[in-house]
Amino acid sequence: MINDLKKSYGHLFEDALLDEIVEVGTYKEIPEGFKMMEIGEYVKSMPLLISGAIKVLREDSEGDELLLYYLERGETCSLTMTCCLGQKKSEIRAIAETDATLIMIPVAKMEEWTAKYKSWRNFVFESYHNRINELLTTLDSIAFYQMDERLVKYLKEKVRVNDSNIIKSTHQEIAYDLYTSRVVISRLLKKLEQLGKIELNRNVIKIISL
Amino acid sequence: MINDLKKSYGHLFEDALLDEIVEVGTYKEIPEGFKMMEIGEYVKSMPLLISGAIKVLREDSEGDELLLYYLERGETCSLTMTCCLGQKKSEIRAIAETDATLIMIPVAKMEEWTAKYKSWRNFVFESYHNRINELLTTLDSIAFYQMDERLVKYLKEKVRVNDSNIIKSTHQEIAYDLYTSRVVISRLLKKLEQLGKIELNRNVIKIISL
DNA sequence: TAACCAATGTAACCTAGGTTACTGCAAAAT
DNA sequence: ATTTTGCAGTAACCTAGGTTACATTGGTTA
Repeated sequence: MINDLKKSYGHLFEDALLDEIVEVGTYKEIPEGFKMMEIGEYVKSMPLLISGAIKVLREDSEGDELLLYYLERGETCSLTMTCCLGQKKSEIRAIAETDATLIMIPVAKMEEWTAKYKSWRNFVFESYHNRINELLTTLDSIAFYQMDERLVKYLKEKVRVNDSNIIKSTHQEIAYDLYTSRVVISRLLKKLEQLGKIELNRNVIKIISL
Repeated sequence: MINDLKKSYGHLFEDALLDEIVEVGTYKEIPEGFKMMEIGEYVKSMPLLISGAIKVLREDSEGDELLLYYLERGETCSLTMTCCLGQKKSEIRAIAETDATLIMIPVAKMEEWTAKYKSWRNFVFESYHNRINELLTTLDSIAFYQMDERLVKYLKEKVRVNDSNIIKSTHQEIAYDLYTSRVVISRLLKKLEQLGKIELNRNVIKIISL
């Protein structure tokens, strides 16, 4: 655990803090598809992501979803942070996009470290900054871009996060993430295929060049 | 200044912190329409809002705007906070919606107080939480609601923020805030008038009941 | 008063993308 | 081998809302 931790966070945290994290944190491995957080739930500890990726979703009144962003190595969920500290309910759902490993930190320590370690404060503020910027980027996509552009962005992001140009998703799954219908996604994917940018097969999309 | 400060923040901050704020903060009065922050600018101090309201906007690549949310008494701009601390450029534009008064805090103190005062830490985290929730609400509006519903929400919010059921805006101004065209807004407002929910006059909308 | 200008009303039109319905297929289950 | 099930392709259709164009109206300025 200590090695994984140093690889992802060693450059961010001072040694004393790293020691404390090893002491009070619990190491967890979670499988792809595992639901880590649900809307309306209270959260009692905060995750530091060591490997893998977590997708963060928002839900409408009908239960349909919209992908907000992915969390990756070296990141944490700022939304969780405030939930912990303020005893608030979660506003989002979080699901493991890939197998992932992480370290869970109990709430009490977070508050303590914020007073004690400058590097922790920087990390926390930096996280907020990054999360807010991700939210703004997502908002830009939805407000300013059309579906064909949003789809291309989505595919690029998926390639990056999964580190593979083979995307194993159904059209329906993509439609959920982009908050639209399957037919629309099939239509737009077909166009991309005709342009030679992707190849379509059952359950699989191969990205050629976007 | 000390009285205004206590009225808005007295219940949040311990006395020692209030004293420090009075000591290092500078009191400012700004007129309606004043641009407080521009996209791409660096920020060197953080505002605590005493009275009035600030509108926070996002811009697309063409320069067209979208209203994100309003800041009100007792609030601060979390986006500014991270900009200050991380020496980052602003991602948003902020404009005084009404005449406003505020206290500006130099960056250096913010970092110091985060270590020193628990009440300041709580305030900062609470601010982030509120801002993120506002962003999520805005995102919901855009992703999940149609323009007629967004317009009604907008009018309600405007009534609340300006504390008046007379809205002094042109249709064009509303269209800018909602990132749509003037014709669409005129169309929808006319429908609301026909339903007896509002009254339309040049430059003025009177809200009856929404 | 006449000329002007910004705000609004409205019609006609267009397009992205949401909806419904049905097809063919591949893979899994029996 | 046959049935079942889920995925993808596609056509036909519909609607919200964006676009263009022009008329009207009220306030402002010459």
